[in-house]
Amino acid sequence: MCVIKIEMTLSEENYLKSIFHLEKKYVRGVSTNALAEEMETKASSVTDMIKKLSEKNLVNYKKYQGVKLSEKGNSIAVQIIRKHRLWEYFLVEKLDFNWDEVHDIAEQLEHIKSDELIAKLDKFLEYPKRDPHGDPIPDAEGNFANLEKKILAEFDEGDQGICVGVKDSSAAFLQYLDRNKIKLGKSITILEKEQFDGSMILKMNNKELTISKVAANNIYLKPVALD
Amino acid sequence: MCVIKIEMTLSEENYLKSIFHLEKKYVRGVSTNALAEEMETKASSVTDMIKKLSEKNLVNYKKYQGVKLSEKGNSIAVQIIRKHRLWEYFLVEKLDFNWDEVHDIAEQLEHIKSDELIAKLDKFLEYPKRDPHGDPIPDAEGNFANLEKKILAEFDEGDQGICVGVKDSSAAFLQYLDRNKIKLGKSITILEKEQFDGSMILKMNNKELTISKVAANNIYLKPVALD
DNA sequence: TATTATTTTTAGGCAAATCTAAAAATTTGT
DNA sequence: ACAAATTTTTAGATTTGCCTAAAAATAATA
Repeated sequence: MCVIKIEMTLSEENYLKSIFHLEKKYVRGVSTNALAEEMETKASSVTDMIKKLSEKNLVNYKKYQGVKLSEKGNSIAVQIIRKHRLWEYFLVEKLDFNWDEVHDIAEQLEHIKSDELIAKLDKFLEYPKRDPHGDPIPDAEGNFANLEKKILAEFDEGDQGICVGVKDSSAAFLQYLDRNKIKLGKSITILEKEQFDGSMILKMNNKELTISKVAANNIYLKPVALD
Repeated sequence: MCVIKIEMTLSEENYLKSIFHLEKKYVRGVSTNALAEEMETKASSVTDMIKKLSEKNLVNYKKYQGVKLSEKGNSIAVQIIRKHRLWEYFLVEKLDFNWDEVHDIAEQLEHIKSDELIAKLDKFLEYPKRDPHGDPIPDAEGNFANLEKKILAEFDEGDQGICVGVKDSSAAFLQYLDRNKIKLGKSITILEKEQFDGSMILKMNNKELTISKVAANNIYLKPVALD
């Protein structure tokens, strides 16, 4: 357990975070262009930063081969994500923000430097396991709780589940969910699946609701075993 | 009421805040050197920054004459101080920090950009009027509550007051106060004032306590009218 | 008041993070 | 496989905030 603190600039932290997220999609290495798009900057700037992160041993990099996070880089990225999600939870649960309003503010708060602060915030919030969008909040050691969840579109007629998260966190989608009263924790039963366009008729709050395949592809349910 | 938002860098915000505080002491204009010392930087750097702030009309500046905040600069500085003190209150009251531990973290949090965040934080904290050190928290319009307070050393024998603040917020002094159980809100009666060295014997919590003149010069009491 | 001493400003540079333009490496298509 | 297209890197500038060293202005003092 080395607890060597590394001086990180805001920009370096944001790069690590972006690489972390892109690694899910680009398992064999994140390309310069993909990272440039994510960071809304130019490929040449990315190359510069990657070299810097590589010198600090936070990423593994070989020219023209893309980047991967090193173990150290990964654990820093996870801590930033932990901070981001804890702050999101705080903003929604304590300050009464809507779930579509918190991202930009959490984006700033995640860079506040104080381990003590995060430990105390976590305690104050009573160690939440998921952020307001249902994404898991890693613990202080960087472990993500393994939260069972499946995309709503993959459920079959008659299945039942609890809404535990969303895949798309855009304000537009979150507001669509609000209008249809779809919230985390809600129990949902699949009544019908339309072959033609993949839309689904659900039962929720004892009412019927039809949603498109696009929407169903962006909602996570935890399956409920029906015996 | 113009609500023109000005892009401010972290450094610019810190300069405005420092000028605000130094203006209390240097009423006829804050000198370059005084500001350099406060900002822990060099006079030449201060000159550079002052020129920049002056171009933005946030300070009034004439070469070799020191700076004063403009109206706009003042109101920005006050908003930063509002944020700083609200966050300090949050850290102590909600996250259970000690009052000597919060300054550095609040120093970071005060730069988070979101009016909505501060409005909601203020509400969540139930509109506190003072920070943990007894300093007034300006409201959203920038008005400081006029809190009556006098330096403990200026009280006379027989006087009584409520501890409402400290002048020195250093960790060393705050920890000294903790050791002697002196907290905001405590009722204090002056039993004796020693002519020789200015030390005072106080009654607090129904116990007697002797403090030095140095300490008494850094504690604020709100006088209690004794009829 | 003339001469020091101090303060403040200017001039020129540096590091971080970005950019544009051009060169080099890799990938694709026929 | 080899030319064309794409991706990635290099080279050279720019901006922000800071620095040192030296010059200019102001203040202090004999």
